[in-house]
Amino acid sequence: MPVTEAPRSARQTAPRGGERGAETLFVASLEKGFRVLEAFRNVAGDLGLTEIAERTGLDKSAAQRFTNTLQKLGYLEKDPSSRRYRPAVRLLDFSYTYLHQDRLAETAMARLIEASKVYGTTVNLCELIDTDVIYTVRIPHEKASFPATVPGRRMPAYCTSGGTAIMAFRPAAEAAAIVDASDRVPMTDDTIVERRAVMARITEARELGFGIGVGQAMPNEISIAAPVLNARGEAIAAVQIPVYMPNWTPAEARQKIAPLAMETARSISGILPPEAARSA
Amino acid sequence: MPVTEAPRSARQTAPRGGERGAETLFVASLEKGFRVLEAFRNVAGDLGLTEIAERTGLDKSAAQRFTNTLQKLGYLEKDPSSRRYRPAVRLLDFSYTYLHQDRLAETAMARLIEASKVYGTTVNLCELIDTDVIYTVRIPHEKASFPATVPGRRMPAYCTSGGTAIMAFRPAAEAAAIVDASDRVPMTDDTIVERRAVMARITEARELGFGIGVGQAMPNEISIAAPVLNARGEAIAAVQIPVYMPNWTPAEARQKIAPLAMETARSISGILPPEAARSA
DNA sequence: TCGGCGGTATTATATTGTAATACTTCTTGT
DNA sequence: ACAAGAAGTATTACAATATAATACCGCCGA
Repeated sequence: MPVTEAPRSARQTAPRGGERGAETLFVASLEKGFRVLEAFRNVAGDLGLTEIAERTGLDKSAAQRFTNTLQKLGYLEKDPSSRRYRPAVRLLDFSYTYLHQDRLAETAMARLIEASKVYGTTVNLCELIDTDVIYTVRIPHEKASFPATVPGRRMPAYCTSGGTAIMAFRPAAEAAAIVDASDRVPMTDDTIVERRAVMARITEARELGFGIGVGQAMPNEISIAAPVLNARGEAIAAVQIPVYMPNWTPAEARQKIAPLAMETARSISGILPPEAARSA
Repeated sequence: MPVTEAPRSARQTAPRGGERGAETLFVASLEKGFRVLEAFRNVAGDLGLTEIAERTGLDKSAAQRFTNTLQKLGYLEKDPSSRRYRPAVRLLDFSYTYLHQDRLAETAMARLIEASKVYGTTVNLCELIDTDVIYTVRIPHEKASFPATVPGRRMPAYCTSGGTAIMAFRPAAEAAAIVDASDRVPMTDDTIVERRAVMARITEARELGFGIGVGQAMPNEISIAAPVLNARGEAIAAVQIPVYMPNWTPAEARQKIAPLAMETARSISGILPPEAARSA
């Protein structure tokens, strides 16, 4: 995402603010700083200054300034010999900042751990963000691919059981909007991307009470997820449990894993307030 | 830490830069934005604008601008009725940004999972940051206090087995410096804070090959940690395993948990490059 | 040895962030 | 129920700060 070409407003030295409401309350520098951090999200190795500039759409000077600031603040680390940058441990502070105050994660934690012991499986909690699900709490048991074990990992909602389960228990219009807004590039050979088919999976999840995907996000993976509901009956998260073929068959998973996911999700549900703030 | 009173350089309209090197390359606005985020780190509930201003040392206007920007970017959530702010899920993106590129976490993950199965215990990986250890990878098995299960959690290095284990395998001067720089307020009734005693525990860890703390950071907790070493034999992290009394006794833990922690740590050691960049 | 690429440092300029202030909306105590 | 005050929101004039152009330096490969 090249981000909107900074409009760089027209009139010279003209006191802005008359135009529209509070545009003055937005600190553009802050956004640029975060753009630099985001540039590292889906990157294998370190990044040089030039690469950072390319990926963020900032010019070399800006990349220099923000990169330098981020390093001084301890969020980026600089290899003195290669002069390249990489994310620093300090970024994990934000993980704590979010999670320690999250009532959902707090109440879920014990239940998820219990659930993971039943069949010795991984158990995850995920929430919806834009068109993705983001895994917030992970209780890993088998090592799947490494990135798949990392908290904060995002996956497209439309092709994951977690996303399907959550969308199934949201207003239909919202679910449709998410699917439409999704960039539906197949993750595996079997990923279902066609709109009608995706919507059908959501409907199915609503009827079953859980979502299931076989090889949808990752080959050989059977993923099952059940929605966590608030007091109004709207999904605010999902308990997701992946198992792997050939150790498990889809039939076994439906029979054993689905009830476990649903029971776990149910035990977490309803404790939360009606609906967390939807920011403007 | 109230952060250094923004010096706000003297001379009016004086072109700065002549003074010293690259002060121009530091974007102060970015730091302020992060200050706002940091204000939420050790906070129970939501924060109002005024509270944010107080905690960050920014004035009301600044708090307004940064808070607003952060909300627009999706890192803060605003409760429309109370008008108070809270951290948003999106913060977990940084967790992924850091971890997915961390070779240490990657190689450790499988070993930690295995280790957690041996006695059905929690197993953590932690790294040193300033005077703290920060837990980077957590494989939870029993629910201890919730915050203690959250990745990104920090604890003072001087009174944790992880910190002790790491400092034991660092240059002595560095260890001493960390202990001296630590704000040694007791975490439990039994926390050892006296300099000589703390240093003795570090020496002991060097001799034993592992660090151990009984009720040091939390009552009833026995914490054992073994250092992960790089090719030079310097500690870069620790494998930490907590068990709880009365299920476990210190003697049992030394006999069973310590070898497990050491073996796990050893299996991860040496894979990493000599020393990750020490930023200037 | 040279060429060029990537990173670093410097500085004039005006755009952008700033902070003072007025306005509005909630909260609280009587 | 009302008033007083606290907390949040909006507006604007000002200049300090971020900007970006450019020059410099050092490294790598040819």
